[in-house]
Amino acid sequence: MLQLTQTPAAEAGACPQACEACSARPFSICHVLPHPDLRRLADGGAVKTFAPHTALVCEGEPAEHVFNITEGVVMLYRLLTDGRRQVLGFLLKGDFLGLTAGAAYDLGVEALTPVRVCRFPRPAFRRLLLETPQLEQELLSRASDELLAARAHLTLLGRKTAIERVCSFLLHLADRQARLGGSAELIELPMTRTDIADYLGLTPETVSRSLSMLKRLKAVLTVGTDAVRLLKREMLEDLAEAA
Amino acid sequence: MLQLTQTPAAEAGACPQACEACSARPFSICHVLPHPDLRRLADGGAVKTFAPHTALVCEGEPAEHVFNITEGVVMLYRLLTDGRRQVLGFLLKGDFLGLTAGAAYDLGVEALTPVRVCRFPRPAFRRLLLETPQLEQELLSRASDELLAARAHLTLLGRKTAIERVCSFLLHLADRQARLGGSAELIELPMTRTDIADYLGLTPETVSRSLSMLKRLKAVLTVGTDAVRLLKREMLEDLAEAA
DNA sequence: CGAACTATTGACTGCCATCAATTAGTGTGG
DNA sequence: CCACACTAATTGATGGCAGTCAATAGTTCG
Repeated sequence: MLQLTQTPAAEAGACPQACEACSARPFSICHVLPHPDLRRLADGGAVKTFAPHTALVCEGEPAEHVFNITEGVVMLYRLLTDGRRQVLGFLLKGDFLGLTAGAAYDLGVEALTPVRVCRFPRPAFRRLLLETPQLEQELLSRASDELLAARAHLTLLGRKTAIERVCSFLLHLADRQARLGGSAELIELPMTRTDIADYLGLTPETVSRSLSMLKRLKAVLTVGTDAVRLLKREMLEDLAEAA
Repeated sequence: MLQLTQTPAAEAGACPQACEACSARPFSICHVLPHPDLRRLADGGAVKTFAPHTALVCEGEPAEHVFNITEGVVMLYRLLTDGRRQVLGFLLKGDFLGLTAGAAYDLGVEALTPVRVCRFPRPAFRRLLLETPQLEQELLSRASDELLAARAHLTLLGRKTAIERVCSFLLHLADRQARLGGSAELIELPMTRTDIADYLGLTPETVSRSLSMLKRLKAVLTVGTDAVRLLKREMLEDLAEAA
């Protein structure tokens, strides 16, 4: 059904020499690894690329790999039987993907932009994990962060209004992009309105109406359809109502 | 404001000899520890009890302890500035509480029933964690599970209808109680309708109406106000619409 | 330049929230 | 033990925010 795009040249073992120069390294789990362990990790892995709208993994598939995003944006989602979709989050450069309790992926993962990842077979990663306490600590710390983010998202979905959700979303995205060295005012939106709606528990129409309202308030300015310029951060923060 | 109840007899060090007989042990993180490490853990900790409606920790307080629930039910929640509340989850016997990214608790925790916990100072727990890989693995595994549960909850809040939310909630609770050795049909509800509503992103009225509808369908039978007898599990599963 | 898709805007509907009244359950003191 | 007060739960009436349905505008790409 969904095809996996990959550069044939980027097969196993391409990572070690490139790791030092990797732009995602400072934001990735591998930054905790000293050189020998880094080499071991790299040897087990492979660089893969995915075109936009292709699946990194499908819900229900056996969980054979873990991923480190080194470039691009991916979307995590879950489907209900009747087709309703909940988008669980977006991963950016440096984010890790692979914590899963069971043997099968419990979510779908799709590339929104051209994506580059370091991909590792789960058994090899598991072995390295057992022998590398720093890596395990880093993972535990990231799991903590993810849990924190999930709780903020739960609060958003359970208790916030449409406009509050959209403002929270824009600010959250702005902060993450700024932390990666991007602009804190020009927010890139590589996802569609439908993706945003499924992330915020709304419809695309309501997302669009909320953005239009923010434009009317001169709080933001849309730049094409896939970027937003933040004009009045404070107004957004007020409209987002608390963390 | 909120008082902490504790048995004076149950101060530090009460745990080690009692650990072997602890009814929560098989469900707790400590079940992975061999005896010497168990003793070390126990020595650093203290048994505490909390009366219903008292706070184990308050949002914003410095995060000084981690907890293991050995008896009772506690509720996790987050508050918005204007008083809206999102209940994040309920912890039962054997559940661990303490994964937090920052220096302050990012959530409030309240006892719903008489609660007994093993409480450990965070620094001591952290030290033990660094020296006990099994414990760290167990925590990572639990963090994975929590993340999985959080994602299911996100899907519920973002995409399910009122009746679907209530059915999902009842089934989830039934399964957890059954796993702890309780009845799979008689579901205890130690929380109020308002607590349930704040967990499900609804109002107490809507929760009540949904339960009434399930009674009309003869899918459940309320037993007093704080228990529900499950009559037709399959009907609930259909109404809950997928996982 | 036209086809196909996505986003926006508008009109209307419906589910759940809100407001309100009644009932049930719980604890207390006479 | 029961009457009273208080709180929580249920049920009913109404309203509003966001969803649905529909039409238009804007983008992308062959």
